Amino acid sequence: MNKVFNRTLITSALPYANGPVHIGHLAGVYIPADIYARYLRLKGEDVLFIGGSDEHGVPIALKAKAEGVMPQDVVDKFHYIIKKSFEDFGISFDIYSRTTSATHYKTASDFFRKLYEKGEFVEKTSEQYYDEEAKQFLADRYITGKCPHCGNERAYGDQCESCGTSLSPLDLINPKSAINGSVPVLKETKHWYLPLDQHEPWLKKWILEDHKEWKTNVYGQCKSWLDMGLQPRAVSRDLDWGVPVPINGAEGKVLYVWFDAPIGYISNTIELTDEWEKWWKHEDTKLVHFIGKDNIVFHCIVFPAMLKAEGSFILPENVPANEFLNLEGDKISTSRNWAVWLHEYLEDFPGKQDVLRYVLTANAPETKDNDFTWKDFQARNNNELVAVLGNFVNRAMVLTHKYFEGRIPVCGELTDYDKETLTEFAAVKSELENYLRNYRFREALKEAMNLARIGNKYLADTEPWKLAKTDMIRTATVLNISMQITANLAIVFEPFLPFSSVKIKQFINESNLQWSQLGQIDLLSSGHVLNRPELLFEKIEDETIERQVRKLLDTKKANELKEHRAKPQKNNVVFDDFSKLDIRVGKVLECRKVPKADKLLQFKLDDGLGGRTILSGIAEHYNPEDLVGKQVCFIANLEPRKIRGIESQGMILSARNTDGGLSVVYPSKEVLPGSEVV
RNA sequence: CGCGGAGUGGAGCAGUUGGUAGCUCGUUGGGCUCAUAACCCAAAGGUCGUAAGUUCGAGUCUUGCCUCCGCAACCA
Repeated sequence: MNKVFNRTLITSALPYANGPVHIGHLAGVYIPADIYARYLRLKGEDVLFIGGSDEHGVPIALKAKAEGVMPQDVVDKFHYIIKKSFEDFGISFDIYSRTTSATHYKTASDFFRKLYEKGEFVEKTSEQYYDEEAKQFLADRYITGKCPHCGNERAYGDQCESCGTSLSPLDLINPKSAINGSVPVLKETKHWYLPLDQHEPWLKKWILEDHKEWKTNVYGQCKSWLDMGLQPRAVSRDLDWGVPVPINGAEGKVLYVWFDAPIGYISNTIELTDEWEKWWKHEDTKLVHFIGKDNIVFHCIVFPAMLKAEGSFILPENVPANEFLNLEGDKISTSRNWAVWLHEYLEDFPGKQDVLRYVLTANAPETKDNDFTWKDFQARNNNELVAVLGNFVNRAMVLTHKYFEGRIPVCGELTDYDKETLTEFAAVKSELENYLRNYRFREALKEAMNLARIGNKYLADTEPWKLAKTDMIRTATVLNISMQITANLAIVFEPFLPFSSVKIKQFINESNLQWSQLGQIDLLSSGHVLNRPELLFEKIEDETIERQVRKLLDTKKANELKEHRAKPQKNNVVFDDFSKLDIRVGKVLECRKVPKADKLLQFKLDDGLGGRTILSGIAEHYNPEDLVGKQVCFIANLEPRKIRGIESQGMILSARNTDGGLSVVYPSKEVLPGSEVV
């Protein structure tokens, strides 16, 4: 089915406003979206490119609390930092707004109310913890307690950060309110759910049959979810930071952030234009969501289900999700400060936005996770941008100034070789457009660079510096063509390297160039006066790169030290409680990995009592064979428990380092198996 | 047998509907000198993770296995 589209609505994932943006955001979402938007605009198509900050949710509410400020203060700070970073890098949003805007509150409320009135939600009542002092329910991270798995006293209601288990608040032992430390009580609360299971049939057809052209990572993940069967999803939360649920009897409840955020795309469009319905409700609009792989399910299944339930909206035509970008071999992490922040990059590399745009596009994680390294950054700058693109533009400009006083010379009769070059040029153009249409920006950029390569080859083959000694007419033709190629480069690089494109246009003194003119050789008429060129790109020295690598390692180290703080002491216990524990020394007889479990090691211990089996979650920190023969301490009288079908009769003691590493505790002298630890 | 992605010359990647493996960078040799020692040409370098199967013919289809990355599970 070949639909005809008359306009394109491009959205890019809303960054969460609890921190600045880094190269991963740019490479995965915003650069591809921007290239696409710029390309379509250059072609003269009707395009809107929508962005904004996602500003609700528990993590922001808690961050505010930790810093003693209001949630609004937190999002204000990061919204403007993020917004400025995008502006600085030339991400050409038609609007960059936020989910705390008045428009958004109204839009999201209306959206909810419409679904509510249509009966698209299912109501469910469940028991949740309630803080009687603060008079509010405790969602997710507002509740802490002892992790039932690892005993960490400060596990959150949704996850224990110590052992990584995801939890439900009801799992916590001795739950406490994160607001005031009081003991919460269970109380009934009502929530609304979007019954995704009821949407499954049409989703299956729509994705699995009608959108086989989606990227394999996107299609595959959707298929996986659909095959597993969809579950109803709560759309509301007991929280005070967010869009209030707009119906009676829902005091203290807000829209769950996943429901709230994608509506932000709509709100921001409404904020931008009164004609927003044309963009969201007309079948001849092509809706494209640019996102990272963490967002695939929301944009391909959940949000479409919301739109369908509402009834009057169109569905996305494509969701070109990218994988993740790593940094120097490690996962990018905001909390570990393992990132290249955009605002910091610009301080260190002022004016070099396009270099980063180039590197991130050329190395974009389109089909799998990729790695950003500073060495690669340097190599691509020096060997590709400087040597190929910058150099060609400079050669053509300098030669024209040298032989023709900076005026476009007259183009004489074309030789076969000239024609061949121009044919090749046209072929690259159609390849390039094909890639752009199919969201393959990495390949498209490569083709664009090939145009500059064709230029360099043309100069090398025609040798105008030699011709100038004998044949000025031919020289004029060669340089005319070289300058036409330069003008073409200004067009073709506009989506990828907008800042450099503007510079080239300044050099050639011609700003009115459209995509449709790409491939023409009469962009600059003879006699047209050129400006003096500057260098488009400059070499980046080893020293500069080394400084970045050092900076990265330093901040990492500094952060680890800063984060190293001994946890507060637990409450005192009486000796009697301690003596209830039976801690002993045992010798490891056997040790092996538990199949299909990443973290589990299975031990056979000589405990002096005939031996016992214990499982321990330290497989990521030890080779099994290294532990055989070692003496270890273990709790002997812990209630046995089955894990992965194997009964574990006790617990082996390990020290936990701040980096999460585990170190098994040994006795300092060898003792007999079964010796008590007192 | 939990789900998905990926395994192609030193590095990073293309390989569309199956027909004797390409690109960029790097390396080596040569050429040129207009250009930011940049550019151009040539060469070396791959049994396309592995085993089997379908086929006249498979990197490309089927199946088993191995490795890596996410997610899920696992952490007494």
